[in-house]
Amino acid sequence: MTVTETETTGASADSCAGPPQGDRRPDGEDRYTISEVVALTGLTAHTLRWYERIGLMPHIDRSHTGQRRYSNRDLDWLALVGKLRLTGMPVADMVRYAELVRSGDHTYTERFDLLQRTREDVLSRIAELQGTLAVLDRKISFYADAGRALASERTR
Amino acid sequence: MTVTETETTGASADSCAGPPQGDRRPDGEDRYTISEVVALTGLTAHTLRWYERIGLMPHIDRSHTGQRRYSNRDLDWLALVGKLRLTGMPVADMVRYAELVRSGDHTYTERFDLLQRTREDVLSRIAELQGTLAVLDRKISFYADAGRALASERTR
DNA sequence: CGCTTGCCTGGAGTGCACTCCAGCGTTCTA
DNA sequence: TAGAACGCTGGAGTGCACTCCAGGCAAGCG
Repeated sequence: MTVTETETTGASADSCAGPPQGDRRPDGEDRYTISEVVALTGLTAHTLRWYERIGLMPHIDRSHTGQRRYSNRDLDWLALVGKLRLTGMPVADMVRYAELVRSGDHTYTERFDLLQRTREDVLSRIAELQGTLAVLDRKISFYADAGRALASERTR
Repeated sequence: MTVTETETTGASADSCAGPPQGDRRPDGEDRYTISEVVALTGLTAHTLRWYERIGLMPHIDRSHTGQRRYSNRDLDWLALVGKLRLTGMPVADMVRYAELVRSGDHTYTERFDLLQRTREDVLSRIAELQGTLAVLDRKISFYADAGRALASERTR
């Protein structure tokens, strides 16, 4: 038994990286040009090619003339990458994760650990941001008070 | 009437950027060397000097031989900068804020707006991170399930 | 057929936020 | 009082994540 396909076919973990994010074609007709992927993801064509060069993407299918044709599965992967990027995860770490996925089943625990660590990072970053929010709120209310004081000053 | 001093003396908005963060000396004896500030803030001496060069710090007091001597107020400012940095605010924007503080009372509304915008940014970044967390949790439970499946496979 | 548009490649360039260096003066400790 | 440790400056270098460039192929259109 293997469960690798469920990871790489987009039928499971990788496919749940967000809402359908519209304008996809059904599987089977999913051969997007690079500019379509630009429109769907918000990344630039440069960045998409660069992701491929550094090993952050699997090898992308090509047309008979050598142009890239992205699949729905590639879009799923890009959606996950986008999410991981939001966490501040370095690109090198995402490449590492991509390598693990490529290497097959025996990397499951390693992937699990990496995700778990990332999860912890996200939690602590959220906590940091909430601390910052508290500071901002204090300063904002300070300025609001100061503004009122100056306003009442002017009307006196 | 002016309220600027309350902003710049550290008696108010700037001073509430966090807990006392220990080992400070009382006001009056607050002439920290750069290495003391390194220990207190976690920044490097290089970074502290660089912050000063780019206008992110007010002019720092000097000893008779030209060495920097930081005050408690400077530490307060650095604490705020640290918090703003956590939000992902670009250094250039923090420099802008520093300039506003230096320019005096008439920049109050501008500072207020800047802080408010930053607050909104922080809120949406928190939301983003929570979305990412949801994705991570789904993937993590996928791997946990897969791990269990593989384990029961081995014992069968 | 020529023209525009889209895509390809390897490699160089950019912007940000530091980070380090050389060369020198000052301060502390044994 | 010698040596280590600390600090100073201007300017160069680093690492990351893109971003752009030059030069060229291929497809679609009037």
